[in-house]
Amino acid sequence: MARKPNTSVSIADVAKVAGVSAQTVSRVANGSEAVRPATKKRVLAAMDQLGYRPSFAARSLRAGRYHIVGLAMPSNISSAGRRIQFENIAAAAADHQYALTLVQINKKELSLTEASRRMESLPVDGQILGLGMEPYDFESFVPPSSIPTVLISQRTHPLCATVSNNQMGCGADIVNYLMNKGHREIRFAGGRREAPANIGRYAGWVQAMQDNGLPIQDPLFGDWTADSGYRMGTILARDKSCTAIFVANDTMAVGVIYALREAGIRVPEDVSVIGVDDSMVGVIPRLELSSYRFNDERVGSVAFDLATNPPAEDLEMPHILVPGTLVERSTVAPPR
Amino acid sequence: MARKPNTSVSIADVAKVAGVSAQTVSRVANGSEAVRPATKKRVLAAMDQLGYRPSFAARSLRAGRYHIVGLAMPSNISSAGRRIQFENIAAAAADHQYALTLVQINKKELSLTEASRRMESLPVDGQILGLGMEPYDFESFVPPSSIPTVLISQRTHPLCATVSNNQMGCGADIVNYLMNKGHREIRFAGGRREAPANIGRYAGWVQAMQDNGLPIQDPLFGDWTADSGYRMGTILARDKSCTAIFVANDTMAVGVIYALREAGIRVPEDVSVIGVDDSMVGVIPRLELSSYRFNDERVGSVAFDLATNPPAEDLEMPHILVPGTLVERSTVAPPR
DNA sequence: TTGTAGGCGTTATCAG
DNA sequence: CTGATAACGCCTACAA
Repeated sequence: MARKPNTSVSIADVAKVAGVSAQTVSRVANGSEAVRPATKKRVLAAMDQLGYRPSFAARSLRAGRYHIVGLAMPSNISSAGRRIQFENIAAAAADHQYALTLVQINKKELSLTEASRRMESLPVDGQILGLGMEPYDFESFVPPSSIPTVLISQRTHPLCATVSNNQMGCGADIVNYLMNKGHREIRFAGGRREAPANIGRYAGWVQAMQDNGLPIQDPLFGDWTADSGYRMGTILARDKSCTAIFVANDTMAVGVIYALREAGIRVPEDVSVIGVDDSMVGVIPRLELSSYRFNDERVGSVAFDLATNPPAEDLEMPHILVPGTLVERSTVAPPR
Repeated sequence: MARKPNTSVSIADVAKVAGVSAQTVSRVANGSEAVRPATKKRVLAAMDQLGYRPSFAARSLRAGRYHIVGLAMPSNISSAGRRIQFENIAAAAADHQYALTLVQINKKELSLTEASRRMESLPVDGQILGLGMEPYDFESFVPPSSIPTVLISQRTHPLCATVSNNQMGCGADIVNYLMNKGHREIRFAGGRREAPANIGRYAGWVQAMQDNGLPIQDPLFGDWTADSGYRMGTILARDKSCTAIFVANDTMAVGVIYALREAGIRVPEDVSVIGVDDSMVGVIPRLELSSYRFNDERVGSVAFDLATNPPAEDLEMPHILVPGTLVERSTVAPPR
């Protein structure tokens, strides 16, 4: 029922009613000092009467800026890690009086180029591309010169700033933590093999185990769900030398713990378990799962800053990995 | 480091390089037929060379429309229900080639008026206000005449279209379902007392129990967490006549089940349990929780439609309650 | 097939 | 303190 596009009242309409020039209305609209109180009052009255609202389009046209950042994300925003990141980017934007425009990427074939193209037609001053699974054109992507571009990625990119949680650091931190507790036989129960988050955490585990001269047993991999954790748990339950298990997320960690307990293995008395994401708080009664919490707030604010305040073009592109923190709870203890 | 606002290349720049008029460039940019191939080629080359991107501001200024809808939500977007709704609104927008601009409302005092005011300064053709806890100015809110406004609310509003999941229907559906299984002693274990979702589900329970002449025992209330569910479960475990429990969300339902089982009460053999939200899939190993799933996709698409395609002003404001569906799993069985 | 004029709503600038 | 003018980038309407 196409109603008329914009019956919007312009500054000129207000000016006419108030009996002043358009410029004066503009001054009032922008809170200029240089308007006589009486005039100001008349203008405000006219605005009110007409229901004046400044045109975003006209203002941006003049200003050349929008005060909006764009965010591209895959359609399944609510998946564990991503939704929090999303929320924190939104918060960072709000803190700076920016709005956030979301572009959902539905296609199976995630492409930075395509996401960026969609963004180019929108009113954004900068863009943040957070396309989880590494897009196939990651290497070859050339950001538009007119929009500062930030990628949420663990990998560096020659032409774009990049930010990410430090997944490798997470893996290493967890190993070191368990080692300091006295563990040596630390197993890795991962998520989806090809997921970047999984790859990073796994790499951190391998690295730290090697650095510390600890024995590296074959890792297991699941699909991030509790059931897959349970399956891995039944296997690990038969591993008699294992004293600690590093599970790549909390959901799977719960599954692992169920399986261990069913096999008569106590947690943490017999085997320690630690997860990642700190996502189970309040979800399972009286489960005090040790975990690793990422600093998504920081990732969000860094991404926002880089998108709105890009580094000089000739400099090296920043690559920022944000560390998280270990949350000690009761599923980890020294080995028997 | 305020770089120059917009070093953006305009249609005129392209025109100069291509040796044509601005109008011709415009034609090419909009895929007009009436351009000689050779000319078109030259223009495209010039565009490419200069990195031309059409100005959103200028286009909207002319068109009087933005192809963007605004969404206001409280900052804790990730809370169970809300994030899914958010996701589905975003999806509906994407389906229609609209972008979605998010405005986060941080304040404790949620106000429709304030949310709307922030929206007025943004490039949106319509707005969806989804401020969970009923805002204090719900009754008195007057939407701006220039922006079609949709509220996500179970209540009707005199001046705005409203959409929501049918919480009361949910409550009634669950009672009827359990009753058809043969249950009469159906208890209600709710969430936060004052939460609209809780109030709706509770009201549906009361209504359906009354309509069917079933005995209404005192309801219990928690805070949506598993631990609060557990506490309610310990109380319900002592209720010998109870044969079925309607828990207002899945997280609490898990807590209830834990408590029952610890008290030696089997689920579903002794007592049936059903939750709401269908949010525990894949989270707890081998838990097959019966639940009620809302149709957030529909809520999202209806909200979007109403925001972009508002009803004529003189008509009654639409109030749409979207029903969900029961998901039968293994925590419900006929009573002993 | 291509070009010219005008205006969308705003604000910077300069004149009064 | 207030007003006139011009320009931001684009597109509709009309003219060539």
